Amino acid sequence: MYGDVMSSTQDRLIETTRELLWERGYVGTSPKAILRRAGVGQGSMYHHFTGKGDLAQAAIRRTGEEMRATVDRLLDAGGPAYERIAAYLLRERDVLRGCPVGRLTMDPDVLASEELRAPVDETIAHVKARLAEVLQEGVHSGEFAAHLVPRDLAATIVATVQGGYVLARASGDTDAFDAGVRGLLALLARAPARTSPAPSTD
Amino acid sequence: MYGDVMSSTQDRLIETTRELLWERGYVGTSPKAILRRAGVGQGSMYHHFTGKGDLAQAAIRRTGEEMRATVDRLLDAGGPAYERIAAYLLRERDVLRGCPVGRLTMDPDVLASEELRAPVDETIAHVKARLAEVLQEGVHSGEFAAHLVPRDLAATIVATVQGGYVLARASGDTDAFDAGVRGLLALLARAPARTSPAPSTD
DNA sequence: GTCTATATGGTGATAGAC
DNA sequence: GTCTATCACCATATAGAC
Repeated sequence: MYGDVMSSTQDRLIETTRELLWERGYVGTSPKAILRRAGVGQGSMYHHFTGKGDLAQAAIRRTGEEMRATVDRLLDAGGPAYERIAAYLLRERDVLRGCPVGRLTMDPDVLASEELRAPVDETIAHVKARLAEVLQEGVHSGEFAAHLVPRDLAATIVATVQGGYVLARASGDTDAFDAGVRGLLALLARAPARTSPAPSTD
Repeated sequence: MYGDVMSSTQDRLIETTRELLWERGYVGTSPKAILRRAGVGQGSMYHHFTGKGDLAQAAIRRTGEEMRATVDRLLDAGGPAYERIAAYLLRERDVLRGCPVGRLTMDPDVLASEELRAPVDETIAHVKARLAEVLQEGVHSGEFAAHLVPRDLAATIVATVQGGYVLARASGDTDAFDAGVRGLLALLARAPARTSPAPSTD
């Protein structure tokens, strides 16, 4: 996507910033901390980027791209809609570290900046939209009840994941996340159409 | 709870800190910002509290107490379990401001401090436990299917709320929160026992 | 491209006057 | 109890040498 135009120093700065944004958020991450961990001087940063915000934007964009790719890979797999949703919910996660994208929504300076918020918004919107597609397929095939609203349910699924991080981090125990996912999957498993599949309209 | 031992200056400091923690989190809130907004000098703060962490702890405790009281009030109301769960999910919220308790779980310095994390953990645990009680009553009365696990479902419900804040703040639109709640309520409405209520074991 | 100065203002706390 | 003065250090950025 960037071709070969990016220097390795530039790349190091972005990767280090991604780490620190994940660990400490935007407000909690100083340029000095980034430079120290990246082993790079101050001049390099201000050569490649206009400042902290610009560097953070590059980092957030890259994190968002990676997450969208991961979600697409999981949801593009074949099989029943329920299985693909379950694969999304049950995928391996560093639960106690939280979501590297979602956590940024709690950062006041991220929300105050259109440039920083946009990639966060786009990433979450993408995940919701892809889940809604899968759910729509499931409704259409009769796997899920016809009255369920895919867009609403997609929001519920993403929210359960994002909120699961909150529960796990509050208690310091990943099981709080897992419990939320189990509860949701139990509800989804009971949500099939109770009659035969809806007739195809293709 | 505090009797009359708290001075009005002390109280002002706590209230102002609660506001700022809600808006900007712990890392993003400086003593100076608190003092400026409270209209209080630095000496007062260090007279009543040992420092930023101590003041924040008092603020977080108070916010947690308030939230537990609100949840108890909603869940102690009579009526079917589903209605009480719905009341919790649909209660008025300042959605775009996020959850004053949950947001603290994304703050690295809060998680790093046992004193600061404890009231957050206790509050969220309380909400989960109370929801689990209501769900258990619903299962027992046959309102919900017997195979549903109240503790798991309680985690799902709290997670949907906490994650709903994330979705709403990412998009800048409260409807993302509402969509998640609608999706969850639709699933819960379809989760009754399919046979007659479980026989009472009282 | 990368480095080291340097600058301005904020952070979190202490000291001591009133 | 509350205030102001002061402190050492950090945050973010600019300037300019190499």
